[in-house]
Amino acid sequence: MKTKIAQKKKPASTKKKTVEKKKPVKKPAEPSESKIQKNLRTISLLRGMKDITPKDELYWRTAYHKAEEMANAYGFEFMETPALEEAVLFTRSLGKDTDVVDKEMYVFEDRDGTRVALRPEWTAGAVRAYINHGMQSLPQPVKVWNYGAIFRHDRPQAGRFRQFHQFGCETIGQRHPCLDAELILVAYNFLKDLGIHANVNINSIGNLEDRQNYTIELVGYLRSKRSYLCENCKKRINKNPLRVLDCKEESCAEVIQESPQIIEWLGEESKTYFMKVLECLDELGIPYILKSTLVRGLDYYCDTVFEFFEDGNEEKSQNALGGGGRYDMLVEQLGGQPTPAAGFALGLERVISILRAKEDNKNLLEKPWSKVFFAQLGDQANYKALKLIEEMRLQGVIVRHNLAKASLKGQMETADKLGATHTLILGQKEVHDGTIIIRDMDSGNQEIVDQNKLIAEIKKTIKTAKPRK
RNA sequence: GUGGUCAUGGUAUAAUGGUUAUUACUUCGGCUUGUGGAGCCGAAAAUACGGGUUCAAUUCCCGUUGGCCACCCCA
Repeated sequence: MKTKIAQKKKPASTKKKTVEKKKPVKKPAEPSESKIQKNLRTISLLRGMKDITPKDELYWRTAYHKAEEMANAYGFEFMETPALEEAVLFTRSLGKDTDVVDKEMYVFEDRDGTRVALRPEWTAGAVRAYINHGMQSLPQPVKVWNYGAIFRHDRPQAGRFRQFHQFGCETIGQRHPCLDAELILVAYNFLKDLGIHANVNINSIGNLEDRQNYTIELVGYLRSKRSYLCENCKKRINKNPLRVLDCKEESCAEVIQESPQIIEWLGEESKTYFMKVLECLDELGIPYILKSTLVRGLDYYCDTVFEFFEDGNEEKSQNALGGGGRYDMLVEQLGGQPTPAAGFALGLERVISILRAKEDNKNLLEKPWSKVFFAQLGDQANYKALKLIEEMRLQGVIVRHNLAKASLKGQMETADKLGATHTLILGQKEVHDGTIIIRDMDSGNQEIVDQNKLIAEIKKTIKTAKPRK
């Protein structure tokens, strides 16, 4: 505080100002010198980034667990591709004019001058790996799942981050309605298992030719209604007309209602294919909503496209839990043999935010340790405790403890705060006698047992223990 | 990328153009001898950053950064 006054007297010289102008714009202002000297300058989270703290750990672990379980149940194998890839991988697969590539992708030159990008989605990397590792000579289809961080430099908002997590599955190598349905099934069941009832929106956008023909028709139609459209959509007519269909403006909505439907422009093959996909879903009993305006933001999709929403929350923004579709042209586009494929991805942050809002979290995993606390008193007991805790661990009993704390009182408090049902107490006397005290935290009853019988005894109490609080 | 809104200890809050910036929770230590849930005492811990106005700024003004929200886009 006092040093500030001294600093203020310095007027900023004009020379300094010109130097400052050349600096990159986005640098946070440096704190005053006194703070740096006192080591007070804190490093904060980068914009749009989030820590996953122990507080939320259970949600994340549960989600991961379910993802793994579900993917494995349908024969998907885990595959993780790097977070960093050559930038062209994404520009070539997602499409240059898509927002994801155009405005949101983290692209930079690394130290070798290579144009690299942080993955803005999983699919392109999976396809790249499929080609690189010659997976076309594996039994087809190759089914892989992935889970991890995805990066998009968008403006952060509710349910939107720059680093977020996606769980996805890819089925590469074959084209069959059942495969599309299976992907939807995996995602649907993953959500269902977490207690989330999802709505499935589905559509078909046909093959490239169908889409081109349809687009010509659509552009013609939109031009005729141009004056009714919002400013944004007027621009979109030329740049990305399919996206007009997604516009939520009221005036646009009316125009969209009357617009030609893409389904009617599908070729025979695409049409029957789509029908079969729907039949599969009917067969599986998955409810779906045919949504003729669903197009998706990435260029590589063809035929089946779908999105997942939480039931009843479709109108909110940032509400899509995930989506996917077929991408039959992508493998070839990335230099592989012509190979059909399909996949989906779900945004974990959005899934978890629903989970967190839920009252009944019976689906949540539990902490890996028991509700038993180990307290020790005195130097000898301190060392002995270390050993006993380790022995218990080897027998599958994990106890909480704080060996750095000397006072028994303090340790009891900790045990209480951690919600321990039982506390083991080892003092000087017990070390000599080869015994240990088991204290019931609710009743306060204590039992002295032989250390040799401790593990058997504690296993028994854990089984019968009732949760506290 | 556009717009709105906000910024005080780890969390949640109070206050003021002028001494040591309030309170609660949390954390840590203690309230004599080896025992938690109550109480009491104590400690650590904050005005985002930069500039301006002023004798004086945490307070007023501007900028930056960041959070939140909406648009956009999507997961």
